Amino acid sequence: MTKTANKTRRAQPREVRREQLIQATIKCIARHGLSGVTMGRVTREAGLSMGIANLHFESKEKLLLETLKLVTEEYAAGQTEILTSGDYPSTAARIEALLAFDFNQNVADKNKLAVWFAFLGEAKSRPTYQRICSRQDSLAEEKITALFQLALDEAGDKKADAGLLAAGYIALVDGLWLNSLVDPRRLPWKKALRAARQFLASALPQHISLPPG
Amino acid sequence: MTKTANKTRRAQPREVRREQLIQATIKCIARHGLSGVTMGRVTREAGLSMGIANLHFESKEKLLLETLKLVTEEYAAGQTEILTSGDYPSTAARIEALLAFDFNQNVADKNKLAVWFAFLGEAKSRPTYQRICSRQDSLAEEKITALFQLALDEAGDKKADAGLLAAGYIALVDGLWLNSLVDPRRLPWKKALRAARQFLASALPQHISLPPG
DNA sequence: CAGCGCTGAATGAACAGTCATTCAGTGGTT
DNA sequence: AACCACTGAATGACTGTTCATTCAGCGCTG
Repeated sequence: MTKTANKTRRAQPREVRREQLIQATIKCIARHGLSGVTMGRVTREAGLSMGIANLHFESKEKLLLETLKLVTEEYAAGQTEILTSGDYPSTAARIEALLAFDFNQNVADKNKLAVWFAFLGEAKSRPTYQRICSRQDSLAEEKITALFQLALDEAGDKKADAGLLAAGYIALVDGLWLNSLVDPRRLPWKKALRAARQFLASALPQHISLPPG
Repeated sequence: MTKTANKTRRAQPREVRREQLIQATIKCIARHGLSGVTMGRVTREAGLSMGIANLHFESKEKLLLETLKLVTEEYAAGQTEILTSGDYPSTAARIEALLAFDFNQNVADKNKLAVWFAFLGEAKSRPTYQRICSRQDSLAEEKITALFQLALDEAGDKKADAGLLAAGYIALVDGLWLNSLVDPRRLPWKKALRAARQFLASALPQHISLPPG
């Protein structure tokens, strides 16, 4: 009969709780680093009790894996959309869309990038992380290679190698994200985008031009 | 074999022990990830007793910081040598040297890269790591910008921006290292080098040519 | 044999995971 | 509509474990 008023405890469907906990995990990783994530911090961030994370995910490890998976798949889905959609009028437009996507603040959200790089830092020694990170990357690389090959063909460029260009673009985006994340003052977001654009402009001058727009 | 085996434990000067422990730490980070590093593992790897790491470094945190510092400074020293030495006959030769340096297996040793990225993954939430990683990077970026500016001037290129080119090159190298480390099968070392060369060849065609050599 | 570099068992703090208990919500009964 | 019985989601004190750090003593070495 006592009023437990201020904290109404309400049952929620499994999926709602899981989502809540994953979002809290993303914030915790961004704020404290992967090694600073504890079950206590995650559940406090979510405004729930200690035990609940183990109720909905079996263990801390599984919660972390689900978090990585969510971030990875979200990115891959958006990228695949651009690379396979039939809606682009030209190769140039598709490449522009890819660039805009990679430097869209909603996609490349600071917290999610922090999650991504936190896991990559540990990936070398954790095959499970490695697998999740690599899985869709291979597929993406193939598609980007095909896209750049098309552009090179259209331009009549017989010297440049599309595979190297794709590997370079992917690595460049990773590197720009990373540098921008670690020290945003040295590499502001806008400068990162312009650096990527200049890369594409010098490799594919007939498709991408220097001044944005 | 004596009682404590053929590895006779002998008193060593402070610097020798510190170096030994840092090398062991590098191996442990590469093998187990930053979160998998324990004092027990480090000292076992070094063939010494548990307490010794706290004797020569005050704490685990300080041992890790010294390790990061060593790796960072080693790289910065080599790079600075190339960027400031008077020994290069041409701008092109200096750029070639920079490229060769960045993809020299001894410099970009797998274990040291693993250390570098392990710390970067945590850097966003640890100002101390961030400072160490960024410190010399700013200086390097300035020097690389100057080098590329010189090359652009020599080529009469008035469109490309040397600052963006430098930021791009630095990010590209980071990204290629990272991708190659996480999944060497998808991005073998040689392919990474060729991707970097193609980047420079397309931005500075008069200085760097496509076929290696 | 004195002093110093080193050892490793001991200590306590932090943490993941468990589980007995609580209670909001639901459906059945009158 | 009011009451009650029941369910299982949610809680948080508790447990066992892992790990950094300490320190009393050991054995080289000069």
